[in-house]
Amino acid sequence: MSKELAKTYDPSGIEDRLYEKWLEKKYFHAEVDHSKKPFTIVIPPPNITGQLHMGHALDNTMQDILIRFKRMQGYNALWQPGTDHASIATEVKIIEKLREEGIDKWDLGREKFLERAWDWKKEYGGRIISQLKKLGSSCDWDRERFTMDEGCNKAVTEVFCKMHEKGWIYKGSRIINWCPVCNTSISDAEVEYQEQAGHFWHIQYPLMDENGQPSTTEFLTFATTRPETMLGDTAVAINPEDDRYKHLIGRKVMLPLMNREIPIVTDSYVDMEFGTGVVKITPAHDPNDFEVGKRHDLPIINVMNDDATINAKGGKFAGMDRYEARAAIVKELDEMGLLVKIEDHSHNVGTHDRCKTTIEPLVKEQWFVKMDELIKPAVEAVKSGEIQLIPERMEKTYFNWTDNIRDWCISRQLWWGHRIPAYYCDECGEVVVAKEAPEKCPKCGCAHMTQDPDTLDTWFSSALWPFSTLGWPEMTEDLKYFYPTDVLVTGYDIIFFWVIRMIFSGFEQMKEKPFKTVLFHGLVRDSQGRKMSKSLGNGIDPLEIIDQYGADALRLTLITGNAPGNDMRFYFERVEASRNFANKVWNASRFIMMNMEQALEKTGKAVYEPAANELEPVDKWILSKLNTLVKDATENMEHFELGIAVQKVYDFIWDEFCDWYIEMVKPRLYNSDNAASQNAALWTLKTVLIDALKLLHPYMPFITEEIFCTLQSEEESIMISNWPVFDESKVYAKEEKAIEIIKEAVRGIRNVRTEMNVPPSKKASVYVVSENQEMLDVFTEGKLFFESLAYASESFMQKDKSGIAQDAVSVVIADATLYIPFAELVDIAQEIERLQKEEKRLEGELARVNGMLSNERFISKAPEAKIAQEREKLEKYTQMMEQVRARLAQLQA
RNA sequence: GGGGUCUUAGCUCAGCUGGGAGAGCAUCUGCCUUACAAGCAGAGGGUCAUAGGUUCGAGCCCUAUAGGCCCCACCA
Repeated sequence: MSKELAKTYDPSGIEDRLYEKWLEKKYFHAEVDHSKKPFTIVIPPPNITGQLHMGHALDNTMQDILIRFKRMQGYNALWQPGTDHASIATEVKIIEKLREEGIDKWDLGREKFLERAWDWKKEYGGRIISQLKKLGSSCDWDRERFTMDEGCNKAVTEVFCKMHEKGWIYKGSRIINWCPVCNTSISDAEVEYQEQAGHFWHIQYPLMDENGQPSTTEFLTFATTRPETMLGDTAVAINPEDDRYKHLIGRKVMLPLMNREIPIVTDSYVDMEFGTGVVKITPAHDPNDFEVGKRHDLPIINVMNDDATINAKGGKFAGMDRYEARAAIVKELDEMGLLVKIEDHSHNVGTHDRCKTTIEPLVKEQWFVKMDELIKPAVEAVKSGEIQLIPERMEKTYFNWTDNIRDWCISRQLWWGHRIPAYYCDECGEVVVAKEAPEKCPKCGCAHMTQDPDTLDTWFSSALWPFSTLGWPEMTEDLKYFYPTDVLVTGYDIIFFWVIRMIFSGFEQMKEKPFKTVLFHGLVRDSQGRKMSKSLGNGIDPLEIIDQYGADALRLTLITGNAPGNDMRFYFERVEASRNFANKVWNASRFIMMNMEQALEKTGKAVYEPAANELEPVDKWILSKLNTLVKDATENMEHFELGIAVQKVYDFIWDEFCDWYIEMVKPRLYNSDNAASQNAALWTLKTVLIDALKLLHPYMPFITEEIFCTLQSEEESIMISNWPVFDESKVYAKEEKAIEIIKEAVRGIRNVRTEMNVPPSKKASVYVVSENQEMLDVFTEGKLFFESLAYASESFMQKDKSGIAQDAVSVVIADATLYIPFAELVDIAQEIERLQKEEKRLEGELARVNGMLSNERFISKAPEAKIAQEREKLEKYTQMMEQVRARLAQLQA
């Protein structure tokens, strides 16, 4: 304890040292222990390509707070960490790196490419983990997992085979979103719509006449944004109710450029109000047209290659890029007189969320997960409240998706990922889905089986994360004990990608929900409210903030003043405020420790627990306040209201504890004549500080640990100490009330002094006058600190005004009046003005309270406690009013 | 087109099931008072977007309007 503490808190050096200690002591590690209740969180696995950004910092701070809180409450707390292979993100990175070396992915070949990818993972995959440690995350690192480690691979294969057997994973030819640059299919969720300026080309196709020739007078006109797809048109469609075109039903039109006769079909998909009410149908290149095509059994003519150039089916346009072909086709149609007009038109275009390339809808063979049955328990669980979403409004978003669910395209034409466990016979084409590669074809017996080249969507493995990390498909002890997990903390932006998929996977594989609660947070934006992004260059690096201000300050900033699911803006000023708070805590602790040390030197006795009668009203007051704080903050945390909870702790420490209690107790500390009183103060300071530090620890783990370990030596770490518990026997209502009165008096006097421009150096005596003896006792008991806080040279408690100068300034507190004689300073006119203002204020209050209490319906309907409260106020204000008026009368006379 | 959400002090935001408008920052005033100037003591500043409604009572519930943001769908 003889440690010298610096005047300002400097987190550098402290944080790393403490984190090392925690690791060494294995505080983060959790083992199955049936004597304790488990509390489990699985981390949203960060991508191995990732660098810690503010979103991670927020997400992981929230999880760490919950885990540390529960650990201190005595739960067997497990925070299961790991990373995600992030198939496409990583593959893109590797390709980039290869390109720098002048190597092409395809030249390198699959095997060599994967070697490179694993090398890359080894080198950079752990970077994000070490960054999470900087933040203070208390993950059980002994259990770190990776979505492509042996266990996760096993889980993926298991699920794929099981679901395939059940018929819920199937291969089908369907229209999918194709990225011509990444050369892979992507799921609906990966498509991002962007408003783009484009054109509407109004085109007409000639109707076929009765001789089977294209008419030169009869045309069908329509508008399109993608004229190049006409090469694959296999029909034009009209609405069956459309009187304008009813007579054309059954006729055909000539598809220009391709010279193909195509039918006119009727379909209710066509909106009569929009455009001309005629739509060209290209089943191979438009999702809606694909559906129409299915209904009318239209041929599907794919006119494009995978790189979005026109293929041989596109006739003379073959080889052209989709945009070149567009221009060429429009030009030719114009020359043929079939282009009616061109309009400007802005519309939403689907792009790939990774590379921003415009998606090309293509019909391809892909693997799908059938969703209709799978989704049912996931819907039911949220509906029934078995799984709770916070904030609740996220349920609406959730159901919005589940109600419109479509089958999930899970195959990707990538190499980095889980390869699909399907094998094709080279000879007879037989398809085998199995955990192990079959040696020979079960149908024809040949030995030429080739595995499907595709890999699975990266979310397929993350969907299994809550149980695969605990050992599934093995029914391990860990799995039985820690599953289902308690909370999932994540951003609302991945509710569709991840949250829903974990829920239905949990129910399907484990027959049990993956977690009880989902706690959503919003995005961390820059100070102007923009998303932080690389391209804007407005990202703020959490690691730089940690270097400069400390992890504690960053954590506090991210948690305060923000409600679940809401976006927040990041301001340096706010980090500074948090840093200042850390410094405040530091200095309060330093003050307490200095005084403890001095007392030890003088008396040779360490601080000891005082007898009950040695505690003074102020001590009881702060203990009682602390007690209430424990109750409130704990309740808030149980309800995941982290921001509210920490705000209360912050206010308690800074306002009640530092600005009031410490100041109130100073005279006792400086006066060692009364050893018992001094000890009671020191003991209370220490006790309250320790509990406050505990309440603060989940939010600011480093500084609280550092102080805790310096302050006391009985326990080795705050993070494994016991969470404070509300104690009914330590509610001191009487003392709370008494101290509040003194606080009010002090504030009143300070107020008056400021208004009258009396400097603090100019002390004056204070007279407390009241006919109520209890009131006088309150001030008598608090005399010592009351005088010091009120800048009083001396104070007198008396029942009448004898001996008080006529021109003394007065302050009214309940049924007492305080008089402060400032002989030479008092300005009666000013004092009258002040009292009149007070009178007016009280008049307003009284009118309000009187109004309420004379309202019969209020009396009959309002809760008992509320009415009592109002009655009390009425009494208090009435008394104050009497005093103010009496004083006014006196002054005016 | 469907859904969500926001509008509270100069700025950024809290405000839990309806019961006397809050914080941080900024501004102004006075203080280097032996823990802290990254501090202390005070002050100013808000018809809680607008209009109705429910209620004894509305920032909070309902309806409509205006403006901002987000998600989903994608009308060719």
